[in-house]
Amino acid sequence: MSIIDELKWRGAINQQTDEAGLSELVAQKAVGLYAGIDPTGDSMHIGHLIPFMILKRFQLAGHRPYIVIGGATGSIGDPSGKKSERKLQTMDQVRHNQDCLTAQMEHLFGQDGSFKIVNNYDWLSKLSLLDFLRDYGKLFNVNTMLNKEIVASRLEVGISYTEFTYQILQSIDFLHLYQHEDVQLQIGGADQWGNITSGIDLIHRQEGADAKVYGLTIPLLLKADGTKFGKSEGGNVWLDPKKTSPYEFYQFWINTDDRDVVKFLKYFTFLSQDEIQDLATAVATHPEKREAQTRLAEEVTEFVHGHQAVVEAKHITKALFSGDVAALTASEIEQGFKNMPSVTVSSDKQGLVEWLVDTTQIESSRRQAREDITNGAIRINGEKVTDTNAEIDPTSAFEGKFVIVRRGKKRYFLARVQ
RNA sequence: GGAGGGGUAGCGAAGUCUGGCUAAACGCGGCGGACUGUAAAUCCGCUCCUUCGGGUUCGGUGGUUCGAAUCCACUCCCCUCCA
Repeated sequence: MSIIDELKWRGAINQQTDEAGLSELVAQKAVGLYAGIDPTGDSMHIGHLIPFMILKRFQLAGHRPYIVIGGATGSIGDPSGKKSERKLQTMDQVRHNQDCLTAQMEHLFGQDGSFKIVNNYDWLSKLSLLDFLRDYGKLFNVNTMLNKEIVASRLEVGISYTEFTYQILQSIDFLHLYQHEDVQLQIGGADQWGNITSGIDLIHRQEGADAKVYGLTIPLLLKADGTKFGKSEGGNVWLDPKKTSPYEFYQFWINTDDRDVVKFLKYFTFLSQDEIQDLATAVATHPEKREAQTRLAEEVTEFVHGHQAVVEAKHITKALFSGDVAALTASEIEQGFKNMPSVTVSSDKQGLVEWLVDTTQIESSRRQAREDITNGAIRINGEKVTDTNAEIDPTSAFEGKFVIVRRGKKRYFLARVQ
């Protein structure tokens, strides 16, 4: 089965510039291919991961993937997918972000050296304005540029010359990689189609119409409920463990809707067709076991954060959802509660109601606190407390360092004892 | 400047004519609980504060009254129409 057929099976192909030509090419040689990312932030989130997972699949099939960090393009701003003009980032921000992204890419893909990570600042920054206009500008027809969907959709609200030029810069990337690295395929999200075809046109003008270059886009990933993929309650799901802890990351995948889980397995894991088929059957026959979600969470968390992170995430999950938090270690508490509300408290004993309202502000009023306690909604360090006159001793567990408060079924708070 | 309409709890919206039975209907949202698969749907409870005696609320201020979201005066803000 060819890599293209595999991508089709995974539902990962939206458009291709020349399906037959590309299929033939990948059958013949180790093809150079790339996908880019602009340093608009200091970490990727899981949405960014999609094209790079596909590069990885090409790599596993024996091809030669390149990742382009857009140190230059990121300083200009890609109008794709944007309804209005964006503020320019400072160059300091761009540099900081590109360094962070490069490190993250190396961590994820760079270990075996078969992935090349390059930065378009290295070649685009050397272009003078006159060279740019004479060597490249002449090859772009403004009418064609205006007809690109991204630009056309912006004509009403307006688009700056800077953002308008973006497609030229990205085209130069493709040309550069074609000339210097024998890269013949660019991959991107569905919104990159215009930029990709723009690059192909440039190569054809510069190198001749018989230059074998191709483009492939990935469908916009939507969840079954119609909402955008990749958001959790806390916002984006980041790959940076400082922004989204491995536990939270694991939880994101565990909570995948039944209707989405097979699709996500195809997109985000390297499991075989047979394995995914078995998991699909499992979802259909006994969905309550959530075998597919568990496997998905394990696979993706392991890929991004490593095996030890999976072990810890599962341990934290078990403790938090069984309510048996007493078994957690200090570092697991730090991780599991990273994005949960936390407060610092003194070690003084206090009436529970006052502690919940005044000291920790977990409850908004005494009335509410009493109601929750009476309803059995409050657990301190895993122990249900139903007596509104109870006292709390913050030093009674976890070596006197933490108090774990749970309100309701799954809302946790962490109090750090000073 | 003239003529109307409106400002009620997190939001929406009743209540105002016919003052007390109104801490204020109802819906949404939020929070608990049951059920469950850490799902969806559904059902139940709570949703101003409280030392549980009560206290403070209906744009603001003042007044009438035993009693005002409701009546009166002044005032601030918003919307529509006419200049």
